[in-house]
Parts: sequence; structure tokens; C-alpha cells
Amino acid sequence: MARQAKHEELRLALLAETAGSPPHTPLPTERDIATDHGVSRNTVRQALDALEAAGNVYRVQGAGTFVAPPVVSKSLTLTSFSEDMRARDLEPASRLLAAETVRAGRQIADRLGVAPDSDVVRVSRLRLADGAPMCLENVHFPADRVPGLVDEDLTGSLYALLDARYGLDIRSADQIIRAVDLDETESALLGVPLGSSGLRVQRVGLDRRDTPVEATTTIYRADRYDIRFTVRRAQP
Amino acid sequence: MARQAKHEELRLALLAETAGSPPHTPLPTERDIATDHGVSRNTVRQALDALEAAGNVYRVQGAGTFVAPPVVSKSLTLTSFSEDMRARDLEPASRLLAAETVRAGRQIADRLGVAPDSDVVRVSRLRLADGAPMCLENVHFPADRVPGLVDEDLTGSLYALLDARYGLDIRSADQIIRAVDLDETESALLGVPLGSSGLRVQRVGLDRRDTPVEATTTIYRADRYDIRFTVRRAQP
DNA sequence: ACCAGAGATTGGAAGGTACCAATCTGACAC
DNA sequence: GTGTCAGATTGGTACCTTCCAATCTCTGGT
Repeated sequence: MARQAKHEELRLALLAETAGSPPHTPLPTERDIATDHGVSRNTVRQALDALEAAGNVYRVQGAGTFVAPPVVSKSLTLTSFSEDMRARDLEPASRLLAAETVRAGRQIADRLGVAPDSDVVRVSRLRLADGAPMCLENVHFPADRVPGLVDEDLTGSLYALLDARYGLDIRSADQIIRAVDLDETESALLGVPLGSSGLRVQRVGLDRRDTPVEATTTIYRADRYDIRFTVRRAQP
Repeated sequence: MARQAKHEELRLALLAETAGSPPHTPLPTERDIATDHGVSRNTVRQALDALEAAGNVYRVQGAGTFVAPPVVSKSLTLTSFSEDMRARDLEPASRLLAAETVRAGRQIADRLGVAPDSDVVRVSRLRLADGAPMCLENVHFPADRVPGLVDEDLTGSLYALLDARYGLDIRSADQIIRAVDLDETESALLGVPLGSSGLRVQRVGLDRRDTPVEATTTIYRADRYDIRFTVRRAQP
């Protein structure tokens, strides 16, 4: 351990210190934090930048830095289904529906940035939370990047498996969210009446070189799932 | 003008320079950019930080900084309906359904952080894109922060009006997204068959002190609207 | 040809200084 | 009391330097 950047350590320290404070409690000044923790003001600002971006604090020039009110939502981060469910105090589980190698097809090929006639591995799973269906998940990988995947144990965390076995680390993802009417198969699998609506999330997972690694379409039960996040004003 | 921070100017300059470049084109090194533009490397890093956060470039330590592939989605920013529609090449319009002062009620009071029996101004609008219904919007403000609002022209941009008339600047917002089944009134107003699904966005707009200024519930037509954004892996 | 390793290159982290701009505080006049 | 203005406080911007860690390149040996 200890191979941690100072600004990161400081960020966690400040997070811990402010954890119990009521909203709008002022933090020490940047200069004070710097001397208290024996670091430069630059490092303090770096840590505060991260906390501000995450919605933990807000800053007002000339006034100070303050504990932000409890946000409805953690700032927007990329999470796996398992992480997501645990954050909601639900126990994640999986039922494997299919794992096969197929032709990409135009749509998937387009999202993965590969040729339409190339092979992709498709993993289809019904995902459960506390034993009840939560969503249908359809993951596609370029076949040449995950040889032998279909023979692995696919009931656990795919992300962990990808990282451990193939060195694929997904750093960011583009997502498109839409409300859909569930068809017969989908509503049956999810255990909701025909005609119910669902929340569809189409995701393309990218590695640290912004190259597509994975394309996933997930359809959530509308009655059990919502998406929460914070947005900020930005420059054009 | 010209009262612009250097890192911001540099960010825009780099954005313009890279606009035409194909993905994965390397940018000059940070040190080169610094000397070329006559600024310090710190300033360059600040500009690149912003571009990276916005998904315009990606950086690989030891290798360089590169133009990011065209993202599906601009990074997540807070936009008004009008801005949002124009970004999608649609012409925004409004039909005012109601503008009145009412009791807050528990739910709205909770979201706005005011007393349940206090007054709030409610503005209800049907919003159109290229002449066709796009969403139903229900905005609530604490009444004491927007005196006389109900008598204003409410068919244009509310955000612009708030800023100009009341000095309210909304800097960030917490959002909760869910798929819903539309009821009779909603589907009639939106011009879709009864039983269709819709995308509901509940938003609480916050000023720069993270104080709630506005609570909005918007229900979008599922067939015309989606939400696109990029997420990143983050630290716990 | 191919591979391994040394060295150069590049982004990342950290320290320091100086000054600016927004805000807050308190003294003072009325 | 109330308002106003000067000065102190605090975050924001910008500059500099130094070293580290990951990556790439190129040289030389086999």
C-alpha cells in the first residue's frame, strides 16, 4: 500500500472529516488545510476539485468551501450491476440465459466499431435483486478479445472476469437511456404484466484509449429501478 | 469581453484545433502546447483537464494526449428544454397549461427544502418540438423567491427569465429518471395512445450554494426522446 | 529478422510564489 | 439603528521548478 497520491489521500481524509458535518458547514481555508496536512495549496486544491466534482463540497470565491447538502444521488459513475445493487442494499444474482458466438450484425458492429460480419460473443443474463427479477442484460464483445469466454463461469461479475482474465479495463461508457414498452418475452422474464414499460440502457464500454470493448443493452423493470445523478452547468 | 481566463481561452483554442482531426490523433505534448501558446504547463494541464472531463480528449501517461473518438453524447450538462431541443436540431415551443400559486404539499416541500404549508408557484407547460408535443413540464418555485412570476410571459425560456428578473442562477441539478406508464390525461396531451410509456425526469435545480431553487417533473414521450451521457469509473 | 534493454519522451504529482477577484467584517459617519 | 466604505479574508489564476512513472524508440547483440 501507501502507493497513493497525496491529493487522493487528502481527498479521503477530508471526506472522512466532513462526513458527519451538517450541510453548509465551512471547511478550513485552503491555506489552513495545506499547513494542517503538511502539503502545498496546489495539492489541497486538487483534492477539493475532486470533492467538488463529486458533489461533496461547494466553493464560493471570497467566502470559503462548504459541505454540500446531501445529494439525492452520488455523482455519475460507471458501476457494474453488482456494485449498483449493493449500493441500493439489494443482493445481486444472475441467471444465465445464453452465451454464444454469433455474427455481429450492423447495429452491434456499429456500436463496437468492428466489421458487420465479424464474430462477437453474446452473453444474455436475467439479473436479480433480492431474488426478484430486476433487468435483462445483453452483453456483446468482439470475439477476438475474449477467447474462451463462453466456457467461463458467467454468473458473477463480468467486469471482474474481464479484468482478471483478459486485462480489459473499462474506464468509461457512453449510455443512451430510453423508455420502452416491454414485449411478451421481456415482460414474462421480468415477471411484470404485458404492456408494462421498461427502462432501456444502451451502453458502450470504453477502455482507457476510448476504444469500444463491450456493448450492452439492459432493460430494467420500471417499477423497481431509477437512475439518479447530478448535472452541472457547463461551457459550450 | 477578453475578461476570460487563459485556461478557458486555451481550452477553446484546442477544441477548435482538434475539431477536424480524426480520432486518436495525438495533440502536441503539454510542454509544446505551453511554449506555443505562451502559457505555463500548469495552465495547459488545466485546459486539458477540462477537455478530458468533457470527453474531447483522452490522455495516456508516457504516451501522449489524443483526440477522443466521436462520443455518442456530449458529457452530461445541465440544459434547458430550449437548449436541449436546439442541440437536437428541433425548434422548441411552449403551450402554457397553468400558472398559479398553491400550497407546497409534502412531496414538493421536501424537494425544495421548504415548509409543507408554504406557498409555491406552479408553472405547467406542454412543450413542443417542431410543432409536435415532446413533453409535459411541471415546475415549482418557492413563492417568495419569484414574486410576480405568474404575470410574466411564460412561453419562453424560464431559466433566462429567472436569471434576468430574479437573479436566480441554477448551477447544478439533481435528477431522477424513471420509466412510467402514461395516464389518460398525459397521453392525450402528448398525443400518444393510452398505455404508452413515458420517460419521467424529476429535477431539483440548485444555485451555486447548493440551495434548491426549483423542482421540476417532466414527462417525455418515449418515442421521441432519449437521454445520452458518458460515465466514468470513479474512486469510492 | 528478432528481441532485450537503455535512454529519451510524455503525462502525473508535488512543491513554491505572486497577484487578482469576490466576499465578508468592522469601523465610522449620519 | 442604518448605510457605506476600507481593508482583511478566501478562493481563482498563473507562473515557476523538480522529480516520478508509464510509455515509446532506438540501438545493439544474437
